[in-house]
Amino acid sequence: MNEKSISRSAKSAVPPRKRIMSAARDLFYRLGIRAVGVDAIAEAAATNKMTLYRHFGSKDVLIEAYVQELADEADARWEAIIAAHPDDARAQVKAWLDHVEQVVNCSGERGCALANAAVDLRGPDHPAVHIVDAYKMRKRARLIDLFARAGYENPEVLADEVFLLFEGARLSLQCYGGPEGPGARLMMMLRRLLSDPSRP
Amino acid sequence: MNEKSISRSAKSAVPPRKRIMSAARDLFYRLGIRAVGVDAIAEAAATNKMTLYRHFGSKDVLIEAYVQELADEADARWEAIIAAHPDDARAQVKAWLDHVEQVVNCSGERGCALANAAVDLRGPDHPAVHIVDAYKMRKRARLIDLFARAGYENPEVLADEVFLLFEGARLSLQCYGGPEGPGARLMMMLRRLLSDPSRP
DNA sequence: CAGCACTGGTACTGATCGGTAACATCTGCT
DNA sequence: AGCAGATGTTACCGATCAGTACCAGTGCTG
Repeated sequence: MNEKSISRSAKSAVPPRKRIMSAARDLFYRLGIRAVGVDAIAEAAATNKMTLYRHFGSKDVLIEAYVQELADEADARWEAIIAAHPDDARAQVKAWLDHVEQVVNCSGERGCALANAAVDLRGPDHPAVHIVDAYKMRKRARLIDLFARAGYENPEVLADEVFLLFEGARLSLQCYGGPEGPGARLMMMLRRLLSDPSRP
Repeated sequence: MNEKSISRSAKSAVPPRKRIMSAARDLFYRLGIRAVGVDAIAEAAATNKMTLYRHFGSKDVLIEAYVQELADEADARWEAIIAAHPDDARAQVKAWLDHVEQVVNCSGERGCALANAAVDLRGPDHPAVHIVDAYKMRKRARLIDLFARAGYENPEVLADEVFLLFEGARLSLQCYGGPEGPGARLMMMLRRLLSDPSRP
């Protein structure tokens, strides 16, 4: 019965499609999408190229699924943050700031995986780029909406400022790793910008 | 005498090394470093692969020279801005803002070529990445120095804020092309931040 | 003229990569 | 047991890419 899960080595506890996607996420993010071949992904997923191609018709399809999964997860994280504090926009802002702090302080940060994917794929206009662009636009629109509900003046301008600071920080953290550098000051800037709903 | 320059078709007016570097700059920026092969560069430079390899021992050397040239040019542009207004830090700030506006409004913007190169090459730690990192650190240090000389309070914090906004804008302009979107508001934010040397 | 340095062109190697075919194996289900 | 579907394994194809060998043309200089 449940022997099936144990007879096979631990890898089979999770189906191959998930293993492939997991391996692709790791390798794509660490080494870049173009730099990783399908053989490497299959090997890292403890499977082979054929199984990969049976689940994803081509590398482009896999790339698209990878980008889509990242965007979906980011959307879900946002929804969770919002849902955790219903009808309390100020608390939602605070929770989002905590989430940002967690992201920025995460070691091994190599920037936004979606942004990196867009850079990797924008040359030969890959369909996955549209997913990234659409996600970034959703993100900005959600910030505007959140800041408007929280009662800030000029929510559009504020959202753009926060958005650019965040994007710039994730990009710059790749050069300035440590607590020195502009990225580390991001939280201070964001908290100052969002400290009071009424600002000039 | 000068017949040599005319006998050859117009391409020979500029030596092959310059043509190769020029072609590499265009293709690397538009399509990505990894996505462009040396054959394509040689063809775009109206020469062949052999001449390319006689001037640059390998593609990695060419990449390094490409990144170095970008960094050198950016350094030179900064020096020119500073030198154009000697002993007048406020005017230097204003001139730099004009330069930023010019960069941001330039069509066909595909983000900072150095940042894109770093994303492309950071996977397999390419020596050129260090050039990018060093340049970004110089850039931040120069902003701090400029703002300190201009009499702003907290020049480090201000420089980091300006730096992140600028980097984020160049990254985001790839998704939000037009005058809508966060990138377009960059100049407004920067001018507000730098409007008065004495700010909270 | 002779020699030399630089350039262009062609063709090649060896490796890698995306993708496929054919066959063997294993699993779950009846 | 026995079947069907999913998975693993191996070998292969065609294309591309970085890098090289070899030869031919050109212009300069002694």
